[in-house]
Amino acid sequence: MEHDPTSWAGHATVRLQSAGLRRGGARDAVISHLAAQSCCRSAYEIYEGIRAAGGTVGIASVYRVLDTLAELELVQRVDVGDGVARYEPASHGSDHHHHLVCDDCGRVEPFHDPRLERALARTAGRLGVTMGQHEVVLHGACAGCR
Amino acid sequence: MEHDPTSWAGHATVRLQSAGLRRGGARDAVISHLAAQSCCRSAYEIYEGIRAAGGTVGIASVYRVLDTLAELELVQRVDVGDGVARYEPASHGSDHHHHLVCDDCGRVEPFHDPRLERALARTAGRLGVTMGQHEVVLHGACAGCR
DNA sequence: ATACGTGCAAAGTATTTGCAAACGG
DNA sequence: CCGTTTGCAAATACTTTGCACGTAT
Repeated sequence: MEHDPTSWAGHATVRLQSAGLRRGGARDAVISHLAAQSCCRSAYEIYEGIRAAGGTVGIASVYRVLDTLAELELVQRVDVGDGVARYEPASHGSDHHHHLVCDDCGRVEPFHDPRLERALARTAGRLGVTMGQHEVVLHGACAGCR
Repeated sequence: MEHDPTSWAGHATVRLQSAGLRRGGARDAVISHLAAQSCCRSAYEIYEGIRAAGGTVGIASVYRVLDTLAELELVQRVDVGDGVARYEPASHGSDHHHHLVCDDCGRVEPFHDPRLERALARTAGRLGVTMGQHEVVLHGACAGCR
């Protein structure tokens, strides 16, 4: 999967390489861990996830890798308002989504809405900016808390 | 203006009172400072702004007031991705807006788009949630950096 | 071989909390 | 009066940085 450029992990690996960066254990571990998640994760969750799977990483390296990936727009940083930064693979295919946050329990759920996406693209056009990274966070009560 | 319920500051003051909370110097100062801003401000900016105007507040009180205001949805917390939480009066009238962030210089510019707002409302409807607080952040290069 | 990547520990920021004094209703 | 609010200082949470060593190219 690391060499399949249609997967996000493969795409990211190739992109990093072509940016003149070297590979390393922490980087590979973070990429493959993120690739396996269904939604955004905090640096600490990634760190713990990798350790739980038997890997060895330092939390500092997780932050450094995320920073590098964010600079190349390979990950999207997500802020849901609780002071913890989360990250997820930047859309590379059809799994682009946004977030619904429950104000009671703090649960974060992803949602996908092509119509909203088109509306955002039109908004960017009206503002005269190229549509780049973007983030929509809706707050409300989740199914469990209602 | 504190007693004009059509202004945000007046609305907030009344709302706090009806929630059984008392007034205090820090609270009034934060509210009137926020009411005078055109876009979101960090806790520290609010703290400095009040001090610069001759007021006396502790940064802790600024955080506590913002927390209280956020709980009553009187302010909207804005996260633009730089690790600093910003706050602005929650829409109470037609000044509702979202944010465009320049990835080069970090400048945050507000924008208003009724069509995007309607699209968000329709999205919330499709998801089966009531449209509450929400936030849209678009990243790109601002006029100065392009 | 040589610079980049990594892990650990220490340092930085942003934000929260404990507490005694000031204050509102 | 009594409980809330406040300011200060100390504590915490999250993230970044310094440094010596490992490792990819």
